[in-house]
Amino acid sequence: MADSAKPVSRPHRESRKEAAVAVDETQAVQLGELSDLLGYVLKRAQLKVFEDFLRCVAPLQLTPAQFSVLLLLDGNPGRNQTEIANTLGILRPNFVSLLDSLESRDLCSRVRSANDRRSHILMLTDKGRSVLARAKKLVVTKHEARLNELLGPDGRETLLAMLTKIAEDF
Amino acid sequence: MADSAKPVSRPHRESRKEAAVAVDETQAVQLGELSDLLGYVLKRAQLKVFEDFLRCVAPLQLTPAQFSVLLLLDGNPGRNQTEIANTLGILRPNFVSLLDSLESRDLCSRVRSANDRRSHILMLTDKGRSVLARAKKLVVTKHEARLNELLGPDGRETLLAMLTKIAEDF
DNA sequence: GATAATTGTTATCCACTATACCAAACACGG
DNA sequence: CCGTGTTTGGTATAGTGGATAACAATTATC
Repeated sequence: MADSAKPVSRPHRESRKEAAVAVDETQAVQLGELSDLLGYVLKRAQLKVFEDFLRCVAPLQLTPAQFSVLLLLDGNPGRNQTEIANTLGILRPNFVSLLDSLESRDLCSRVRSANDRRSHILMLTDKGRSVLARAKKLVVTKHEARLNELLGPDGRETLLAMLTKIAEDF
Repeated sequence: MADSAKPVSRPHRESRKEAAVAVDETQAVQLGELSDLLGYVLKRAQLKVFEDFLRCVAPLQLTPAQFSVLLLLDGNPGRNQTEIANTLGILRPNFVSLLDSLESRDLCSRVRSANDRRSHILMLTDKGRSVLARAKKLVVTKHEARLNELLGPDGRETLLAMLTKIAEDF
């Protein structure tokens, strides 16, 4: 464990008779060892990044999940719902409404496969391709650019590599 | 990604229907630009880390959120619900049931403040301190140790620093 | 041809998040 | 004091994301 020299002196010694053990409420609550917990900082960072993504891509009304679907459809034509959903770690039942939403906005379409009439081949519509292109531009020029500014190009690359390692090998 | 040629190979046994745009289903779906999207990898990594945290701390039946509350109470005696909840980014209404759960397991207790009879001072019980100590040991020896093994001590420190920067300054 | 497996889908449940609102208690200016 | 406004914990509620069971249609398998 990282030996953090925190100003934690006496953990707990309260008197039986509550003698006005007033805590300085103007003082911020100390995160303590929490700031060394990778999972905690990881989640906090993830929330911030998603928040910024939503802001940057707000003009196109796309969530991170929707954007990732469009991106995947663009790069993998001819795949069905199960394949796309599995790739994104989305369960098939939950993928249905996501697709309904995209299809109702004419961003993608389900086409019954000729080979296997059970499955729906997913494809981007022209509008979907256009929206995806605009979204990509927003993500690159606003969202990722801001991250680059904060971490530096090499820092961002390092971070991406370590996170990928965790996501894949952990 | 300039691969417009179809890697058609190894025809399936059921190749009666000649599909014009047959996709090789044995081939994995390509993540493409998604693997360069920091937010995507960030969330994937976060899910993995939380998953492992749950596994490691399963004997004590503590979620990351519950653990963070116990840790915060230990380091910040005399604080009330609002202060703790705000620090963790939990909305007060949602913090109630979380505390109910911890209190019902006798891990912490709410004590009406003498100064301000509206607020509840939160404190760890002896059992809460004991469980927290055991949880910390599990987290350090199992969870964080595994991350250390994957990233190296310096890699973990670098990652933590970058994530903290995102969480704070982004 | 009977049986099993797969695909998309519905329904449902659970966890987490977010907002509106309330009573009790406090703060503060008259 | 008093009245007004704010804070605190709490309830109710709605929305979202994730998980499982089940089902009809279709395909695979033997």
